[in-house]
Amino acid sequence: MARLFEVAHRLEARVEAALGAVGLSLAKFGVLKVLAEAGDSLPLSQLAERIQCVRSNITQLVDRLEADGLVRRLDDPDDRRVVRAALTQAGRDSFGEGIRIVAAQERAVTEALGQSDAAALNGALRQL
Amino acid sequence: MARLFEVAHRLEARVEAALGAVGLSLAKFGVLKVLAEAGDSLPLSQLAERIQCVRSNITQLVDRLEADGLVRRLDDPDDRRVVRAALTQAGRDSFGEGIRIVAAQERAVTEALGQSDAAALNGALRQL
DNA sequence: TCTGCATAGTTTATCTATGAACAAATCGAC
DNA sequence: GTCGATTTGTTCATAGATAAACTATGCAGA
Repeated sequence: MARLFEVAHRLEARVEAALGAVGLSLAKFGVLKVLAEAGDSLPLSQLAERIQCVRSNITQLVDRLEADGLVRRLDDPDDRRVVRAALTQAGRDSFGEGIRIVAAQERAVTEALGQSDAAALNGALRQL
Repeated sequence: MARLFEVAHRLEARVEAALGAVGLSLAKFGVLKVLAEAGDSLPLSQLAERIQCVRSNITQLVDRLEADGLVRRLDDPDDRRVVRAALTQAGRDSFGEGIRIVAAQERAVTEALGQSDAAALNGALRQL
């Protein structure tokens, strides 16, 4: 388990560093990804649910993304409690760059592992 | 890779929650473990090195551990720049409880995996 | 309709982690 | 022996995450 944690942390740090080149972090990239895949604005609660974190985290993350100009907050016309997050054009562009970077890292890892180990890893992780 | 991160985070959260029962966190347990295994007090720099984090993180971690009464700071007689961290008796006791908890979590994971998957996981992780 | 409860988002406090800037102490080259 | 570079720990600012307390809004039942 120690090894699992250590490897995960090291890979996360690597992806984080790679994303840093375009001003993104893993957390920010995660939000952009959810919004891009939804293809539409989403209530902050749904963002929290899909990212699997508490709402107060999303508040701050969206604060920073809004400051970066990658996302903006919209009022929900149907429920005045709700705040929706929407990608800006800069956000869509940034996500495009991010996904290339992450894909490259993914390839590097799969390559380092070799097919059989990659499959084994995947299978084992599925049990957990 | 997404799966690896997700599983690692979930397991970490589980261990963290289990350790919470005795007032520990993974970070605090990590410090206690290094000190216990060293069998002696250690300079904060060495703590940082073994835990693989920056020194300012150790400063704060040791602040909190000292507040918890698990660790205390000692002056180094040979180098007045150095601050050493030493386990208190409460710290040794707490580490003992922690290690039982972590071992139980470890067993639960290995059991959930089965021998072959556990070995496969270990082998794959070793490549990374 | 009003009342009480649930939901949405924010604020605040805390923890973990990083990096930059800093003070004090040590060490090496001259 | 002194000066400059290095090392050690701390402080501060920031990012990311959680949990608790709070506000505003919506909704369901008496």
